[in-house]
Amino acid sequence: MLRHGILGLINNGAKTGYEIMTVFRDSLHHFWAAQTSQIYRELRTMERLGWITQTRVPQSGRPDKNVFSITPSGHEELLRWLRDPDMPLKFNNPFLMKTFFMGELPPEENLAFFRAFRDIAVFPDGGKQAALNADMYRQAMDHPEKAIYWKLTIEFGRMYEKMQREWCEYCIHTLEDFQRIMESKKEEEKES
Amino acid sequence: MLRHGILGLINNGAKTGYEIMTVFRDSLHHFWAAQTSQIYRELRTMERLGWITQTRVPQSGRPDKNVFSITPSGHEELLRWLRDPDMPLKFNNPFLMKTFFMGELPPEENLAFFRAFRDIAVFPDGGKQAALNADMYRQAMDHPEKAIYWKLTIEFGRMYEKMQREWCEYCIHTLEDFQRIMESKKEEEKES
DNA sequence: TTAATCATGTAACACGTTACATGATTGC
DNA sequence: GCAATCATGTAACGTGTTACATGATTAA
Repeated sequence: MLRHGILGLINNGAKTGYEIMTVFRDSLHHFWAAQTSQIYRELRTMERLGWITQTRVPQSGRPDKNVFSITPSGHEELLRWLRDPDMPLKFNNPFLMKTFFMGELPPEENLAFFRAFRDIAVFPDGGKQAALNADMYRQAMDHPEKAIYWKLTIEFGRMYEKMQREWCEYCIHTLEDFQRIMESKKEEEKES
Repeated sequence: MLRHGILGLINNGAKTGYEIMTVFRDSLHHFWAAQTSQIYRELRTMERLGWITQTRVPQSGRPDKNVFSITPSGHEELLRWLRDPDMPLKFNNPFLMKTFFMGELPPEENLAFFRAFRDIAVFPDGGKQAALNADMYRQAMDHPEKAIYWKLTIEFGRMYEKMQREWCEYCIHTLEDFQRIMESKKEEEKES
């Protein structure tokens, strides 16, 4: 998957490993994380597979650039992948894993947890501005037929964030109700 | 994370690797996938760490059971993990990765893709019934203070699924509009 | 009789994370 | 003078996936 993501970026114009890293960091961070170590490893593999070719560009006062370009066979592979209906839908969600076992802690502690989580934002501006770095933004201007899909992924991020906030509110209310019930039970015990 | 999930399950009662596998498959599948190969590996590690102990139970006509129980130090670790604010929030979403590069294909193909995705359901009953297997269900009866949190994770799954469907609808409308604009452009060109 | 369930795992590979290593240039 | 940016990566480890291997019992 990461492999094909990198291939897609190179398809939109030859790039160095460093440039690919910045696109992941600035424009795809809301649905995929990638470290340089992984990017350089995938680039090696893809070169071996013949999907991309490497051109060394000497620079003055800096290390040489390794610019990667897509090959015809790489472009074929990109289309094959896009058309492949096989789609892993699973996602391992560490937050839900914790939630599942929160019964071990008192509700007060868990309430604090949900309140903190509710206030976390992936899109600092509320998702109003496009989450694209300068280079991607320029590309979006030239290729609106591609940028449509980029906007769709940003919209997903925005909707996901909203849903997550709503879920947190729901959890907070559920736990507050639970606390109230427990308190009134205590009162009854006192009276009897 | 998987490690601590398994620890949490064993904390709710001693279990074999097989039983742990069934709980993941039947009750946690909407937020975490785990194969037996991984489960047995984690069990080894956790035994080495002293979080759990293993008891061999001979059976007639079947392989021996390896029943794992939590140790005091394992329970401490469970609480430490639950209280640890460090929370990886990232999720690598293969569906969004594909969406991002769909500009390479004609809108018709992508529309088919989104329509198929919209109709996929993780909760076959629409999420009305609790996604808990028999054993978990029994436990939920005895421990409502734990089951609250189990229900919260199921509610998340339900909300996520709804959001995903709504996003697909949004994508479908966006692409249909795009197609209409492209068609009227063609008409204009014909006329001039 | 065929599939599902109970019950154990291993081996190899693929993918992701963390930490380390180097070094000039540019802007505050 | 210091931090950030540009630019390259490696090593070790941790986690997840796929395929394989075995074999009795039970329900349709």
